[in-house]
Amino acid sequence: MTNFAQRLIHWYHLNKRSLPWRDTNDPYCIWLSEIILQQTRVDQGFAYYERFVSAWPGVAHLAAASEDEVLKMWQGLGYYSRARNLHKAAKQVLHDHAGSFPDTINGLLGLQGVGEYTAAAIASMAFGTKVAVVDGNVFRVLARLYGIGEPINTAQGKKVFTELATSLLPTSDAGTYNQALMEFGALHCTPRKPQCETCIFASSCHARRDNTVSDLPVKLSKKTIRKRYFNYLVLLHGHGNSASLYLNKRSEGDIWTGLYEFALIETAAPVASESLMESDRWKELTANSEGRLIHQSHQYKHPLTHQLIHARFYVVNLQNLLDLSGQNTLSLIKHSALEKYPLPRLIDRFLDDTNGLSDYYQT
DNA sequence: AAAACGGGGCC
DNA sequence: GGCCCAGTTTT
Repeated sequence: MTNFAQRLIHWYHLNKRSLPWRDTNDPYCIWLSEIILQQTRVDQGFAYYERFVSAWPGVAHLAAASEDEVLKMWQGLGYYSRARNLHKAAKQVLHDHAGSFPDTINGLLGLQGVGEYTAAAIASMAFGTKVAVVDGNVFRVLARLYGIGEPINTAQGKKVFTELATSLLPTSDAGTYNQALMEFGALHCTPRKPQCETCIFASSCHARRDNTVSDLPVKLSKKTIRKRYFNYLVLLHGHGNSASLYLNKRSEGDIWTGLYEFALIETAAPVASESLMESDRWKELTANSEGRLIHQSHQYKHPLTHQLIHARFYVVNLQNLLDLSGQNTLSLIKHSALEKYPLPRLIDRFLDDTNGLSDYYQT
């Protein structure tokens, strides 16, 4: 046994939490716990596990339940596809595997909701297969101990950490090693405020030596999609074939993405027509207009900023063309396209232009 | 490779 | 408001 695994398992026996799905070889219990604990803390999933086992002590019981019953039991846990997959997998075990869980990685991977991690977990903990699990805890602990800056959410990163975890595997009792490594990450080498002072690996931890504990593991930040709600006012004037848009300038620091990205009014959430029309700004602008107000909504993803733009157009007839362009930060935009295309082509044209205005884009 | 899928805890 | 949690599936 490697020195690392030996010391880790020693720590585990001293510090592990007593959990009902531990110290059992029953693949049903282990599988159930693993599905429940996907992206879920033990504190949150514990009660659900107990209720599931109580209601359905074995895979055959679970398979015999209805999907609605399973979903009901899952209520409040989140990621509800897990519940549907759980139920489907139970039926797979019953019908495709004669009621016994498959005991190979590939067999387990064939079950709905069982991916790389869960297959390795069940294989090692229920069947003693020598295979390493790689979950969020493993990424974190190994990244810190070995000072690995490889991003964990890339194919290359997963490969690096899987190979390292595999190389540290003891010759026997991989299941205990896997649980020990995860428990160490969950209790000691935590995401925030890890207990480095009392760590059994303090003297050899690269991150501690390099003062990079809080920087590891590295995770490529995913593009967060900001949703924005732009409300445009389209003013028709003359005798119906020309139109103008009144727009506000963007505030300083806002991403400037082109002429059409200026909304008349931006709101934090979708607003009902009524409440928008009751705003002071709205009344001010539409004071001399008449005609029925109509609106049309569109949604598009900005190609460069990845913002999700919800655009809503309000159209009113304007009796007398107001010169509002000098007021406050308001601008009157008269684009050739707007004069050229009467409604409803106007709005379609507007959106075509919006998505094709790459020449204007800056960041 | 990236996005979608949830609810809860923590800073 | 962002990040994280015993990830998997779909696009």
